[in-house]
Amino acid sequence: MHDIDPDDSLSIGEVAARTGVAKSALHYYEQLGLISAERTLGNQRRYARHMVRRISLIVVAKRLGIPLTDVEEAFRTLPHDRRPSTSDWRKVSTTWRATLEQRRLQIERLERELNGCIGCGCLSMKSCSLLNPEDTLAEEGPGPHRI
Amino acid sequence: MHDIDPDDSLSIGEVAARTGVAKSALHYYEQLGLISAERTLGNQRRYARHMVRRISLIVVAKRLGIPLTDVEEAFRTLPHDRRPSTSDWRKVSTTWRATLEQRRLQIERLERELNGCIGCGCLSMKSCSLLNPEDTLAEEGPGPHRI
DNA sequence: ATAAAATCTCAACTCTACTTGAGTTTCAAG
DNA sequence: CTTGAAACTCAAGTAGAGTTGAGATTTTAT
Repeated sequence: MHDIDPDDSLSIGEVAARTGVAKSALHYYEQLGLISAERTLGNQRRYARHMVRRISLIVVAKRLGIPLTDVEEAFRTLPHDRRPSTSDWRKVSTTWRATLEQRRLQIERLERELNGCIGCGCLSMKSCSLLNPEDTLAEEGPGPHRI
Repeated sequence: MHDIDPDDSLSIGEVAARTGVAKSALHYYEQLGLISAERTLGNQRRYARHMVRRISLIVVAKRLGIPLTDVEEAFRTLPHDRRPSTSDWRKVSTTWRATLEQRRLQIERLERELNGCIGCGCLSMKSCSLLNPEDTLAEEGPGPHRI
């Protein structure tokens, strides 16, 4: 066990202030294994600076409606104990970019549908895939299914 | 009170099958006032066909992470008792399109940030607004704040 | 006419993502 | 060295979005 360098570690309050994430949420993320911190002799958390990056990505994920379990999975390759290397982060970012693109394409498709359907005022039960769910089938999961 | 035309109304099971939404969820949406149905003499729900459109939009909203309270607000102008007119729907779709565009722009911004930051491998603490939360301040709400 | 399938209501439970509070301990400044 | 601010743990509570189950009733098909 070595000492915790006060110049290179942040208290939970500092992290909360810098990231805009509540202390209670940081406790929660730690419970889920998304982040971690060293402890002082008096048991208080001291965060390595690179943890701020993880937290920022968690915030980003939240904005996109990505569940924390997915974030946990993306973070799995990142080391908890040392500062992640460039290639560590690159692995994460690759997954992330794919997720983002999927999300964006999905929205763009919906925008097109909305413009062609309700937007035009036709409300055609024949051509509208948005209002005619039978036309927009997904194999499984939520959403319309063939009957 | 008039009879319910069996040719123009759907049982909850039929609606569930056509929309892919569970019966229990339909009950729930009804509780929230998002949808409604007439009742048979024996108290079973019979949905007018146009309710399927509402439900489809609820599904769309869910895919985008839009909370049901927002959907309720968008639906406020729609009549529950009669088939909505073209202009009724157009009002809803205008709101919807704006929401969609906002969502898409937000994602596009994040994609750019991700490409410029983690993607390039620089991980610069100076230029990266994604990993350097202090640079991307929002006045209030979740997200980074000046300290 | 009767049995099977579908619905009904209502309450309770689940899961995610946190927040709040109580009671205690540690840290930092004067 | 003392004291107020900041942290700690652990349990319980909240909100959104449903799901599940029990027991009763209705509808549909034979």
